[in-house]
Amino acid sequence: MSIKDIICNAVCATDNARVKHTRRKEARPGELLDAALELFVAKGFAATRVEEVAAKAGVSKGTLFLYFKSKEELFEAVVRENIGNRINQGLAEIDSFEGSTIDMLKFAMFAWWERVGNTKASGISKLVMSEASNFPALANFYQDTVVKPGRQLIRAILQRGVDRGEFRALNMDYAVYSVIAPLMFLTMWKHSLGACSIEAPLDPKDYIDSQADIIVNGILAHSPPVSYSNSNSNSI
Amino acid sequence: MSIKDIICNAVCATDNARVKHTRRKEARPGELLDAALELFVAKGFAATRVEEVAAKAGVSKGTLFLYFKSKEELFEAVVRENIGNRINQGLAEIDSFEGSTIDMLKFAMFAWWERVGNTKASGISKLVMSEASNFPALANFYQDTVVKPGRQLIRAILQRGVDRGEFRALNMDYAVYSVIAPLMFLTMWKHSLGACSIEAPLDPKDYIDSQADIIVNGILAHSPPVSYSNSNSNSI
DNA sequence: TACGTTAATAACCAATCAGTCATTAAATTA
DNA sequence: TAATTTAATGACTGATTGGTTATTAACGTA
Repeated sequence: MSIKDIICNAVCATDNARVKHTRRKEARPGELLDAALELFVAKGFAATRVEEVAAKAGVSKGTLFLYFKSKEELFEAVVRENIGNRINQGLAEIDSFEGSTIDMLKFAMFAWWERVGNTKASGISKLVMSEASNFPALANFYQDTVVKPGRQLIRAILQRGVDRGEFRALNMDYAVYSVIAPLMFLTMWKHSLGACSIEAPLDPKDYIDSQADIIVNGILAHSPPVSYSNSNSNSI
Repeated sequence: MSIKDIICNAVCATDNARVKHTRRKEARPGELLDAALELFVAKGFAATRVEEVAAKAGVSKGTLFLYFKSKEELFEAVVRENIGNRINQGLAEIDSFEGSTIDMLKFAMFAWWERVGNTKASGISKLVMSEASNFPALANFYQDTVVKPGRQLIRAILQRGVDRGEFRALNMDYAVYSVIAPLMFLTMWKHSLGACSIEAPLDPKDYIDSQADIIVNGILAHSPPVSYSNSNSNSI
């Protein structure tokens, strides 16, 4: 399949035979960013052609450069546009949360799915991880605005559980990843192998439910102390 | 920095000013595969130039095409070469394992780190996930030879624990990911954000230790039954 | 309706890069 | 040492692509 075909497909796939030369200054940047997000996530930065992005957004290549002065700037805009501020929002919510920390943790995980994992922005994680070494500055920006606050949010929840005696003592620096890793894995999966697999896809709700259940039981206060195994006992 | 500089750096970074025109027919393919693995993992398929790969391996571009007939074939060879057969090896080991399933699970996780996560082959996961939609055939090959057997291995371990009464009843289709997700996340992290981050890196041993500890406690037989929360009790 | 502004286009350009091939020279053999 | 073989090279090419610009035409206004 040639590049011409690809672009033609993109054009055809785009909506309802839009008339050429329509002037829609306000809508263009957003449409270009949406098209770019989808293509960058699916194919990677280097492998997606700016002409494809333009075609998918229903404009010519020249128009794209009217709104973004280079492909790199488009990439940065895509990331910055889709990062949002959902984590700080989450941090605000935990102060006012009433119920048990178990419920809180589960709520946070499902809320993440609804607000991030299940949105088009979810591809950003895969995108940034894939391109991190090609865009170190952007990777650091992502670290500062998403990773660190995210870890902080999870840590705050776990700490609340420990403080209230619901959870056992934990090495917070690592325990946070028991929550983060399964969620990140889910998005990575969804945007890579999961997208081109024939087998039954992961059901996100069931997946999160299972993960949350095991994590919660793994950190409850009544669980045995940390250095549990290493013995060779079969005497459970 | 121009492409010339990049290639020069690669050349300089390569070992000890090797003499040109040395004939080493047997060693070339392996050296090219190693160079390609490293560059593909770090920069992605489309962004790495075959000339860089050749330079890193200490040969000219023409030589590379003497051993691999296209860039795509080189990519496929890189993946196939580094997939290995460690999982089937693991499956054989579990039959002869003596101790508790807790020990077994922890052993499997640490063994994975020693045999895969901590080797150069660990980048393959990131590579395949990043490029899956550009190489669907290879993605399916990876699914069949790595993902499925890997899941099977974890499932067999968990099932052993359930059968022996050590673990509680689990939805196996999802529980396996409590083991897989943290390990996959660790490799992804190591090869992306973790590689260009200033902050203290994750210590793999401590990380796996923490994950294993929480998982094991989360699935022990004495843990409370599955539908535990959803109540609004603070009465833990 | 005529005019001016500017969003949008498409032809164009220069640079890049995967892949080729004629040439070079290291090893092997006679 | 001379001849033969073939691993290795590097200059070259055609196609691709990021980015530019002269031209076109949609829209607002008088």
